[in-house]
Amino acid sequence: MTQYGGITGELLKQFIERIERLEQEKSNIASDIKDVFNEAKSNGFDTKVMRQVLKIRKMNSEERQELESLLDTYLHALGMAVDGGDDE
Amino acid sequence: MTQYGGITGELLKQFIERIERLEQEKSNIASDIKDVFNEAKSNGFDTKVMRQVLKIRKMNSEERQELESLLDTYLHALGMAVDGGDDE
Amino acid sequence: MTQYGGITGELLKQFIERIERLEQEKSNIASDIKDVFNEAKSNGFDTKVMRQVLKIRKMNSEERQELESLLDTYLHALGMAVDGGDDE
Amino acid sequence: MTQYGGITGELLKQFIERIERLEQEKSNIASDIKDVFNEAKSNGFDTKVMRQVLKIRKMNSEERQELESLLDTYLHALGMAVDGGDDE
DNA sequence: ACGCAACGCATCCGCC
DNA sequence: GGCGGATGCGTTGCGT
Repeated sequence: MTQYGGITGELLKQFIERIERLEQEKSNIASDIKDVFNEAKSNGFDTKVMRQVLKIRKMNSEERQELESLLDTYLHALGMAVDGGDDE
Repeated sequence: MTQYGGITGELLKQFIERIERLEQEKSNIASDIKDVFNEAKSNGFDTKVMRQVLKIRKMNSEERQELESLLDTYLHALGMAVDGGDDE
Repeated sequence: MTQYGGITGELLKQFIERIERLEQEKSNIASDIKDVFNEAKSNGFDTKVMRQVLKIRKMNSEERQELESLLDTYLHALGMAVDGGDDE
Repeated sequence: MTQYGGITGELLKQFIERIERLEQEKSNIASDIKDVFNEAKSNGFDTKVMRQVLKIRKMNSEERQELESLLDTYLHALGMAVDGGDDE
């Protein structure tokens, strides 16, 4: 008889807690970002403009990622795929 | 007058890059969370249930926070009325 | 091909106007809520406390909903899984 | 000693419940709006475009309202305020 | 003027 | 693979 509330429950609990831990970290970082914006504001910068700048830079980087992704597709198609392509 | 393109520009650049770094970290964590869900799914767990469980647990903790905050508000209100307490 | 400016345009117009009407009603109600807060304030109540109370009450009811939903999910899952072993 | 939990508590309760009732209505209307959008979508309309249309119409109406508001200010300043100024 | 909360928008995930 | 629903983000308006 498989014991629900036993190993299975324990495993589920571990998954739940891992996720909660990660979400906590994510939340902390979001808070850090907010702090940086406030610090920038204290230095006279307009956060709205900053967000625009970030958005533009991100779009550029996304375009680059599209290219990289396309390249990746080609490499796969050619049987030349590299693993560990996620550098940094 | 602050020189645009000088110290100010340098400072802005630093803020922008700090934020981008943090956003990258946040994104990585989001990815980790996704991985854990997939891992759980591989172990036969229903992600829908997991999400609901997480939501409920989160709501519980948020409610505690909110209750503490309410208590705090009460205390402040009473603090004003009691004596010449340390209002800010 | 449907004629723009004909029936289609008429239909669209009706949808738009229905939505505008509803948004107007929504706006009116928001205004009513504001009035009630002001009335309460006139009677010496602290709106901040009131907002917190409302929030907590809302969270309670949402949590009930969420728990019911979770139970529902469980029942579905069990309905699918119930063969011989109702251990647990 | 003023009786907390007496008339005051009763009054507060009434305010809270009135607000909750209104918020419920507001929520219902929001739901209705959603329904209309879905209905429009079923008829082949693009909801995103519809939102644009609504925004533009709203902006126009807001400009008109600015004028009306300004007029209202003038009338008040002149001691000529009219009630029921919401025509159309 | 500032922070906070509601709104609308975009993205993503699960379902069909 | 499209669609509807849910979550997170950014913006705006409100209250303080």
